Amino acid sequence: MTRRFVSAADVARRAGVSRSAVSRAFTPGAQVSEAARKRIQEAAEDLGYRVNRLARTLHQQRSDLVGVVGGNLVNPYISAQLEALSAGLQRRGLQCLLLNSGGGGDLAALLDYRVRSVVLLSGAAPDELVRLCARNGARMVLIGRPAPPEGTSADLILADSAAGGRLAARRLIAAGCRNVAVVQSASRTSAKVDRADAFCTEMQAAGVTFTRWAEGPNSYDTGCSAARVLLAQPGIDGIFGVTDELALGVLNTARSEMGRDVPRSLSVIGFDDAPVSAWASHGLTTIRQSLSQLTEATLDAVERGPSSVPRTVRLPVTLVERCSVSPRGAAAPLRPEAG
Amino acid sequence: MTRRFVSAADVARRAGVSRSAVSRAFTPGAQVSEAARKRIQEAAEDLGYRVNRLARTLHQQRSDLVGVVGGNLVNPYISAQLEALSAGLQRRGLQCLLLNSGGGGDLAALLDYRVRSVVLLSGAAPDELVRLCARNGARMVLIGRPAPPEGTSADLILADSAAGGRLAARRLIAAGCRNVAVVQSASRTSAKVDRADAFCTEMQAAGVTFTRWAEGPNSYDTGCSAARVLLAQPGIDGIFGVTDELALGVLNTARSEMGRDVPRSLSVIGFDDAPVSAWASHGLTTIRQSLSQLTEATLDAVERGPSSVPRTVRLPVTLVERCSVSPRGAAAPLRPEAG
DNA sequence: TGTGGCACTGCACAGCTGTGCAGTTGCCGC
DNA sequence: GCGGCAACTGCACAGCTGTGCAGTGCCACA
Repeated sequence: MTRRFVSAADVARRAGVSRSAVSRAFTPGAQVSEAARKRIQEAAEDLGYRVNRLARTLHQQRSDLVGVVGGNLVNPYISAQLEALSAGLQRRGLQCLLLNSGGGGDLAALLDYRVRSVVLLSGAAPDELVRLCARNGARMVLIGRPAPPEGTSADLILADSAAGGRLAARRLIAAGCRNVAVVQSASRTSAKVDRADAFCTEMQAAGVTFTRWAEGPNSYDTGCSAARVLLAQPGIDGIFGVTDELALGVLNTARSEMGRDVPRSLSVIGFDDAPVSAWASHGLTTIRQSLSQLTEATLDAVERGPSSVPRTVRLPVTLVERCSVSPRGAAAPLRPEAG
Repeated sequence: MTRRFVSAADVARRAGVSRSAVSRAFTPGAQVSEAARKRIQEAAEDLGYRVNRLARTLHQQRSDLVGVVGGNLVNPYISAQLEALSAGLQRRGLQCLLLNSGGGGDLAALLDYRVRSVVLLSGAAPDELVRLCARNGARMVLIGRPAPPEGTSADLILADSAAGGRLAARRLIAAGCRNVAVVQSASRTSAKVDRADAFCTEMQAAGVTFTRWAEGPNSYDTGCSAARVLLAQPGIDGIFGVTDELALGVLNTARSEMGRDVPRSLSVIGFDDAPVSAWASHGLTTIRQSLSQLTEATLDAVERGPSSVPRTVRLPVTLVERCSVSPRGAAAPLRPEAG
């Protein structure tokens, strides 16, 4: 015995008015007599009526639904982003239609619900989705991803990855590291690649030996595997994980499995400043991209909507000192450049 | 210049058929000639058409939207739940409308979208929401929460909290603890209260001294504060955090701030088995509620839908041994009961 | 009393889809 | 050639809302 949803017609019958009056009673600024409005609201309260946003959207051609795509929701930084974003959206009267890109579902399914924009927190933007959004006039908001291939318009929100990579490199150099590694995952997300590239460029300029590790998914376990291999033979004295999750895997494995004393015999630095990184058990020195700035920029983009001209926002990053990197100038100075 | 969404009429025009034919081409099992179907699908592909699920839902009185309410998405166990649930939903062709209960928004807003059911991952079920769901024939699925007050129907999915609390108690007793504490938050969620209650009952029966801590939100920081206070004077040799997040706060603070050697001079045990708890940096012994069983039961409830008779599922819990509790029988035996 | 203005109300349509029903077309058998 | 049948196809309506437009009743004013 499935009960149907209460409709405006039900309320109208009960309040003894026309259905239009009910609609007007729930539309701010519409013309209804005070008496009618009161009667209608009582009837609605009794019946448990709520305006059908599906029908309203259908009529108004303007949706309050925002599609949010995020894979790997367990990743501490992604989940922090989702927490802030979803709260911000509903504070503005928007709803968050979540799609887990790791679930194997079809991203384009979001468009079936006429979302006003699609926010991509992780994963690459498939060409198909980009095309569909363009066709249907839905705006895409890409966070930390490269611009879509064609001349398609999208709002871009980027942390300054290159600057972050350089910051990490300079910090390790200041710590006296002479043989470093950068750990990224096999995923070629442009933000992560940019971080690693800038790091390596800086290291090269300073004449420091470096190696790159790029295998497996972006996860804690990948960081663990990397540490096992990289630290098997001696030599490496500094590691940059392009993600806090990777860096934490490295850090913990180095300490508990590989017997390294961090930061005395090994410096580790991350990127993101996820909440867990601040826990006393880790104390990870890392590059912070401000979550609140990121969220604010995203919300702005969503609120401006599909009819506005798309913008690109580049957010600054900062170094957060904790205790996984040797103090500046504490170790032996760099070997002078050969030649 | 906002572009409108492509409608079935657009496709019909382009393919030279009626709008009904388009609808049928996208309805499995409907009657269309192969030639027409092909032409329609090509036109749809060209235009980037996708069926409007809002209108379809309006017509069919049957929604594919599932409301998911979760506060504190940063909590590692909650985010793991959300990850599994969202993936499972879309594998079944359902969509996940996320509402962050910490965002201050109106939970009832979910009903505006005619969700078929509302899943509550955290927070209490407000009476208002319960009433509205009942009125509108939407099913509620409560995870680890007490049954709603009135005779309202809801699917209940519960881990066996009491059994878990007893398990934790017996493990600490076996470790030789004589003076223990249970750390919960100020939130009186029934699941958490049940865990603590069962723990205390078991301790009382065994004649072990215990204290209860119940302040602040359910967070890592609350665990830290509790540890600072509880461990300030000597005596306590075992702590049960009713949530892994709390237990991890306790564990880390005990080790790094209070100079305790866990598990030698202090045993810590948690509840949930969140992913971070397994990290080498923590090695938290904990009570596991199987995430996959929980998710499976939730998905079943959602899929059965509002017209089925509601069920209550109680899931078993197990002890996961890691290294935050002394080995069994390792310490001094329990002081014999006085009298 | 007649008239204009005002506040309110209801009708009817648009927005997009799914589907029952009736109509059309083509084909086959006699 | 003609009836019958099957396969399609299109019309029209339902599902729920918001809103332009016309209509109603009332009051004030000349």
